Amino acid sequence: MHKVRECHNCNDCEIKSPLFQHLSNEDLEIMNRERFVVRYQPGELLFKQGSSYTHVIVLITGLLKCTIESAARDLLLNVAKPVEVITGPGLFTDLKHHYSASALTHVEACCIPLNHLKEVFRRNPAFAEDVSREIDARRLFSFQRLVTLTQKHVHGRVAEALLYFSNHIYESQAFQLDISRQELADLCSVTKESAIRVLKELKDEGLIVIEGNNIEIIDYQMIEKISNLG
Amino acid sequence: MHKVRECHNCNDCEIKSPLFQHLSNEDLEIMNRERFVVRYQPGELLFKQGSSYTHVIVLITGLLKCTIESAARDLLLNVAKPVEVITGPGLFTDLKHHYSASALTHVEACCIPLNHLKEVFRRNPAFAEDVSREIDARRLFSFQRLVTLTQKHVHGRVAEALLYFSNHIYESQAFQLDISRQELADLCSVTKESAIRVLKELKDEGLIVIEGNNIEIIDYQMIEKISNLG
DNA sequence: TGCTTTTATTGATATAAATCAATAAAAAAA
DNA sequence: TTTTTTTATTGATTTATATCAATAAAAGCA
Repeated sequence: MHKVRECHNCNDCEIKSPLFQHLSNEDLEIMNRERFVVRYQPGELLFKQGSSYTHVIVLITGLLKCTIESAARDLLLNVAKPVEVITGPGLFTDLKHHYSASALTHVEACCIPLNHLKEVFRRNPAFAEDVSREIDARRLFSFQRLVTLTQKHVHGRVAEALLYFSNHIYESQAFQLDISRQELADLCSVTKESAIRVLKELKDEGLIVIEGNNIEIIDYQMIEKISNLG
Repeated sequence: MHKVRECHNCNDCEIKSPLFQHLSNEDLEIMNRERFVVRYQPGELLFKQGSSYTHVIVLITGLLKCTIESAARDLLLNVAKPVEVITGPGLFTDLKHHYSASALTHVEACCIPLNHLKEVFRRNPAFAEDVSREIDARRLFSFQRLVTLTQKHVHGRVAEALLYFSNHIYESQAFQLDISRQELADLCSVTKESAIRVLKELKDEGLIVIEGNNIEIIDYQMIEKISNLG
């Protein structure tokens, strides 16, 4: 069974996000007020696109997926892993979530009321700058997605997705995917059939090995090349 | 000829961006230090993707286009009009520009050194929050682009582009486009031939009137419907 | 355990949009 | 002005990817 973390005080927190690294004890005290931890089962929704943005979530354990939902089909924006502070758009504008987040695995999330985070934002300019840096970096990420999704062909997109999981999520050339084929397809903004076909081709060419959700990148250079050439 | 604005002091500035509305005289004094105005001819580059982010540009006069350049083809991210503070990604991260900006018309740009803007950011929490709001809103904009460009068909994208110009840039159902067909295509991430074909179809169906770069939206409802249904 | 439902895979076909190609119009230069 | 260059337009063709359809495998449930 999953071990429940003891998590009473932000000052003693061993898994503090880099974003909170430079906060004073007093700042952390503010963050700690009304903070709480929630555990989710795989598949469960942490927050839904369109709902009120009341807490900032820090992902402590597990993986979650962030999905922009639209009439036509879902777009899987990114996968988040610990320790990540989930700062979506809406945080400083309309206080609504603009994507949905749901658990891919068992997840522990630390929930900090937005007004406390903003209180620290106002009293600590260095933190304000860190938060801006965070938002800035995420905006940059969506720029990259924009280029990838508008300019690469299915092969390039799927190859890029494999590199994304290998480099950023699982940090290994062999990994067990926590998402379905459909979700992989949503990440690449293609149909699941197309995503599967590309996987099969990469497999047939000996560039990757697949068994169910276990994937190993064999020819990393080639996958990188396919990703880059689109 | 173009009248040159007298622009010596931010305190007296009549065309101040909402972003600077809540600054004290002292804050404005800081912004004003080493601030300068540059005029550009149509087609000229204000800054290039990959170059150093040294100044924040406030667009005072004219229109400019922001383009993400990539190996395959350009993606026209947005068109900016006065009075807009151009806050691209990189501002709080790597201090590089991540898109290129160039003048579509005659342009006057007010250039504020980044370190002065950041100085005010640090001393004035309300301004810091305003800046974050700005970045947040822009991130939201790129979310919308992401959805549009991945999910709408060419008809929907071109229709949306027409609404974009009508609602946000020219604020009229009739307008003279300051961009070429190729640039319109880059905005929609389609080929210019496809963009032209859609324009022709919309024209043939009597939904718009086109003569060269003069466009008038006749059946606004229908264009909106096409934009929404993709 | 077998039964049901969901997810994955593969093939055949359709289609949206790109590419290629040629001409026309407009803008810039001589 | 005429010439040259760039931009716009239209048609014919190709192609990448979606859609449709059918089966297989896996997962959840009785």
